Amino acid sequence: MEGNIFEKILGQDSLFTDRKAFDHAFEPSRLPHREHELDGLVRNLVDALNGHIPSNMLLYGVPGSGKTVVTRYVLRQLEEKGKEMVKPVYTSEINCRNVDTKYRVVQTIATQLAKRGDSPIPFTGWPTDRVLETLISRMDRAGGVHIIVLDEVDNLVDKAGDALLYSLTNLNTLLKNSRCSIIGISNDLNFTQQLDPRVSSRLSQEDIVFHPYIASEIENILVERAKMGIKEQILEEGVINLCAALAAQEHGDARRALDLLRISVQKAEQRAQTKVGIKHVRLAQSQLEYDQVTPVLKTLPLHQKLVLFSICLNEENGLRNISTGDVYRTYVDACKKIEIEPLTSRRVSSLLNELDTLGLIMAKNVSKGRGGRSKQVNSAIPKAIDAISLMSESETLIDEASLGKYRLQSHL
DNA sequence: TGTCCACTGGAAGGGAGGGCTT
DNA sequence: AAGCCCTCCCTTCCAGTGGACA
Repeated sequence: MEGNIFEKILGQDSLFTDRKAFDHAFEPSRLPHREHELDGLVRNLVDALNGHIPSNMLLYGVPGSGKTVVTRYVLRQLEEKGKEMVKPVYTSEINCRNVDTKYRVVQTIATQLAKRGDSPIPFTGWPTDRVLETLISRMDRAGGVHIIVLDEVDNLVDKAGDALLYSLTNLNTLLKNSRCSIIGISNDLNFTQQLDPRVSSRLSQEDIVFHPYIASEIENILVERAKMGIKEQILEEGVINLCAALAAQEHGDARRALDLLRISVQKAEQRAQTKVGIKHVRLAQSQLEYDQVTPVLKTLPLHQKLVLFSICLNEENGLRNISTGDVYRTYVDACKKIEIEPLTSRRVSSLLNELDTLGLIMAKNVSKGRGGRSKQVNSAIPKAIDAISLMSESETLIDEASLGKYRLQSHL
């Protein structure tokens, strides 16, 4: 054995010229097919440059429809232009998936506005009101217009309720020397229904809906990024096409399309091939599916796992479109085998709905006349994934043996 | 036309557990 | 430690329902 083990791979010619072009955080210089949405944001935010308060906004759209990237793009330009004006513009962006309590959101914004000599606000410990007061005084000290972006704001409301949004949309009545406007970004179109009507009317003074990209639009985006990020001439005919089509099926998610293309190229690279073909895209597709489903499956609560397990088991035995009753009976059996108390059918019916929302099963209500009304349930987990062993593998309460045994018996 | 099946899904309430105040 | 409140998960109860069939 000679040489360093990294050398072989390190020296290998990469098919990428710039991986960053496929990064989720990458900010392109052009945003094709989002002109309309961009325009909406610009028309509203231009008020900030005139020293007026822009309306609060809510941006809606499926994941990967460009909400965050468009907002960032507009805000960068706004800040730049703001430097030339008398009244400065400050922006802060918070991702509410990571920062998901009232305290932490306010603390984060206030910390961004800190100046040298300000005493730091602790991560925890202060009453939330005091943090809010600090934020207000810092905003006033800075003056101008503050734009606060709350990305994935539906997360925040799920976990912390609308108290924060109430305070934030109320800031302008407390600020003396500055103004503030809120931009909420949400994947969920019905998100405002969870809010207090007073909050929702103040927050969604102006709504912009980001429509999902259609396949041809995704194609354009991919072509552009491919030019930036990967070598010329290595993509075989139809690769971009397929990536775009697959992502368009997934509700027009451009991010997914970029992931697909990136992983396809990686797959080719790993195999030391110089061309990326359709088969690499297929590989990438199943890799993505696997990565998406596995963590969800593994972290499902016990009873939800058992319900899903019952569905998968029936399907393994060739039964599709099974009814709630069938699922429940299998589920009760499974519970007995591993000696735990089954939940009621009412509860299981709710669990089925939850699994449906998670996208792990497909359920639809059907009536079979005298046969009664029920749900038709099918697993939505890609066939390539062995859901049953994934579920038992991670479950300490049901040890693999008991599930395995049951599986064996039901096959006989 | 009415019946009736096998559920669905809303409403209300119990109780365990976590966090906060006293 | 005690008391309180809130949230989550779950149960119980039950009215409501789409459509095949008598």
